[in-house]
Amino acid sequence: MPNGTELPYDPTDRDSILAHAQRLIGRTLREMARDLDVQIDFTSDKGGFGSALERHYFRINPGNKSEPDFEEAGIELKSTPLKRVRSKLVAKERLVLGMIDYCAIVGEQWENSSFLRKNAHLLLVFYLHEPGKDPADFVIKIVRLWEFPPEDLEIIRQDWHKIVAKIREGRAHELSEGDTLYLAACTKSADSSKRTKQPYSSVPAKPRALALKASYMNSIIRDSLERREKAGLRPLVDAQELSKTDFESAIAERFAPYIGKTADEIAGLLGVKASRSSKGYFASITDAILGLSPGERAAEFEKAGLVVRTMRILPSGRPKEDISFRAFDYRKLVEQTWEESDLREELSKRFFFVIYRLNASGAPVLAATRFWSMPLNDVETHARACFEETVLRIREDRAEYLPRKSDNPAVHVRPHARDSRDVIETPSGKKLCKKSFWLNGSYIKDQLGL
DNA sequence: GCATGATCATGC
DNA sequence: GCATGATCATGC
Repeated sequence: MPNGTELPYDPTDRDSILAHAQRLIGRTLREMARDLDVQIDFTSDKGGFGSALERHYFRINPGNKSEPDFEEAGIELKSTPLKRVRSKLVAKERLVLGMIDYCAIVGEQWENSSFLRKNAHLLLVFYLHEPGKDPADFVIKIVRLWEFPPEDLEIIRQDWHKIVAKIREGRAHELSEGDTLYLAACTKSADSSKRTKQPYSSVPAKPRALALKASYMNSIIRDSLERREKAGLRPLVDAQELSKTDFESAIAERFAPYIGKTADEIAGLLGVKASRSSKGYFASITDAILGLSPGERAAEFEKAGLVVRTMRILPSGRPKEDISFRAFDYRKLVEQTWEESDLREELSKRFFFVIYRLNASGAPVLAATRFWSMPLNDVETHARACFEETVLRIREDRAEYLPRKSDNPAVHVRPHARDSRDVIETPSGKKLCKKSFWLNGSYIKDQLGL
């Protein structure tokens, strides 16, 4: 046996670790336990799939140490669930890479940060999570040694600095997933009321962890599975540019030459084919400015889960439209708690707004771009209030009367359907037109300082 | 003039 | 055929 131990692989050797991991592909932990002739009492093993994998398959002790799991090889082992959505495999959740110690992280430099020391080389084991199934029977789908490409690592470095800067400003309690692009400070506690101390403020903050967003995990999954899907992805900013400027400034720079021009002028300059009456007209112009050909998607936008929206401002200064989210299912909505609601998830994302002002003759003129995420406080007050009230009224069988724009400064509910025949059942069995949550245009305008 | 209710265009 | 993002119509 390598290294004089009884391990079925050499924990100091990267290739040996990887080869051992790759034997898992297409198999389950129960099968592997049988093959390796080890006893695993899956029912009593706390911590589910991840700890069983570490303890019994790799025979390492799961723990919160500051060094990678395979210390000599510098590799950190992570297992993470997949789910099936319309026959495709996607990340079930973000990948947590370690709790944030607010008091310690403020003293760290990126180059020798505990995050980087531990997570520079990740051995990712993706398994298909199926509700109701014993974790021992989850099928392992992907095994991947993941090292961040330089251009991704630059964005992650900038994300890390953004998070640390907020803690240094005494604003750890205002951290939000939407602040950053790939690496996020996500809440991490079984008890959502739990708070912990931060170094530069007396305000207690939610315990948070550094995590790769689900959108970033999806990019790893696609990269591992489907060559075809990769084809349409175009990176916009390379590592060299990112070493000189941050990602969001680099994107703003792309738009700068077109500020002050009308949409039609920009479309003409860039050869945009979409017709002016098409609802995708502004999206096509945005893509063209970013240098995307039809059918291409911006790699970083996708990996960050950025929500791109066009906003038009009327000559009067008020926004022409509010911003919609996708229609909800009344019956599913009332099953959700606020903490795990789709609305909260959507509002935790980062947005990219492309803003046009209508001039005196009604032509839209490109005015500005803005990256934005909803302040945590507004999410937890306004959005939450709208959500709770909506759920309450549907439960009371008053789904016809949901919170209106005049009821809430930031979020309201409106119809969002194909037409009046596009209905869906409420819990009581009434058929009502589909509705969705909307962000109030006036709120966004104020938020963006327009 | 604005909130509210209703519907459209496109791509997958 | 529908989800998604966007836009229109009307009545107060």
